[in-house]
Amino acid sequence: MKNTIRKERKKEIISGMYELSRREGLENVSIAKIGKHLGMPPSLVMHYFPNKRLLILGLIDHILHQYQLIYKPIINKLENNPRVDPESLVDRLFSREWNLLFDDGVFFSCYAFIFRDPSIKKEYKNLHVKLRVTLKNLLDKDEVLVNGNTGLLAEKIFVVIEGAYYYLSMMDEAKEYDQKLELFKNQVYDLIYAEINRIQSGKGMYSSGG
Amino acid sequence: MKNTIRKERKKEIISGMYELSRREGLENVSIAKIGKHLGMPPSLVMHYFPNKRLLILGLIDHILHQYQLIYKPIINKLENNPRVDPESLVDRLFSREWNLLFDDGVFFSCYAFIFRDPSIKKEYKNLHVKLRVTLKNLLDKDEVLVNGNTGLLAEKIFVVIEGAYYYLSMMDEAKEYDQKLELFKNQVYDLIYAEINRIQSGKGMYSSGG
DNA sequence: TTATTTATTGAATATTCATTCAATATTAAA
DNA sequence: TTTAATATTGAATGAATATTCAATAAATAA
Repeated sequence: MKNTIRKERKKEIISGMYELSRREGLENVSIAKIGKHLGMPPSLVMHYFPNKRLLILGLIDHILHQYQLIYKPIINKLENNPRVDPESLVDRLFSREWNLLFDDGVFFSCYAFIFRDPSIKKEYKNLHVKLRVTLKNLLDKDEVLVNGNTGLLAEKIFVVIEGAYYYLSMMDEAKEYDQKLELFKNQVYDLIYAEINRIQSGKGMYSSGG
Repeated sequence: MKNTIRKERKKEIISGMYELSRREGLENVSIAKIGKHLGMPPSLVMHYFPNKRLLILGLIDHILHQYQLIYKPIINKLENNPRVDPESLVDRLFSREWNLLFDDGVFFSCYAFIFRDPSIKKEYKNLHVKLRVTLKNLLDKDEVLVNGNTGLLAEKIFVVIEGAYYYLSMMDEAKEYDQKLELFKNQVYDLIYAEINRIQSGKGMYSSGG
């Protein structure tokens, strides 16, 4: 199959580009460097990605796919449980074991493109919406939570996760990192318990909007 | 004063660089382009910023300064009030009128540098910590909240603001944007009311850690 | 005023950039 | 096997890149 070669080469090129971006930063990656890294002439790189924009779009697809994979094992494990334990859910959502698999620098370099490229913006948005839907479905497996507004709860949880992801990236000291991480975990616990509370008492005691 | 010329020129160069980054993206800005944009030879640009790294560091200083200015009017207004009204506080923290003054694309392009440059990481962190301290001081002006853990509360509020900032940047439709914005505002209200509640009832009903 | 420092210019550097092209090798279809 | 399509190579392109340098102009200090 001629198509197999094509697909594999494209994958190889994007992977190489990703590795280079990780090491030297996306802004320092060139077609020539990618070729050199993979032992192929730059003209072959351009045979599969006729211009640099397509190369970047390919990288973003790759990044977003990887980003999604981060949550895959978390989701799989939780899906097999008949009931969702809030603690283990939050633990898993915040477990950043993926750090080894995923480079935040490349991710945010690509993220910056959303502000000047509408199609990239849409791609990013779709992924983030998708993750929220997945979380909502997980929450709906809980016999109590299913009676509440799990869509809203998922939004609230993710905004904390993403804000934490952003802020924690600035931490150097492990101690401080862990301390803040704990704090944000508690913040998510509170969201879940508040929703459970709201459901069980029929009406919320806070201004929990909906 | 010889120093005035130097300072003004440096400022002019960074401003020009910022304008270009806004229009074409940071990755497409070069020393030659900056010079052309400002009507000066590239050698003059390099006279003040002997290499490109210094130019980028200058830009980041500028960005972070601007970022801080966003909160300046908000803080000023609130500081003059003897008491902090939670609603107007949250309204102001989420008011993104600054969008005209500040370019998110450049901000995140620069943010991506924290993952490969420790000194940039530190700069970013200092700013974010500073903003939290400022918010804590504002919260401490409230006669009820001052008896609570305002430092913790400030952290929790900012993680929502920053997560919202990240997520809302992906929204295109005004309606959806407003809807989500409302949601995140409520989330912050709830944090404030929960803390007030916790203080007034002596002990929290949730697992509000501290 | 003279001497010295700084600001500014414009030309020049080697290097890297994305991209093109023609030639050849390999694979799949007829 | 012949034909057609694709994969791969290597050389070449001009434009853009960061940076250097020597010369001049302007401002400051003596």
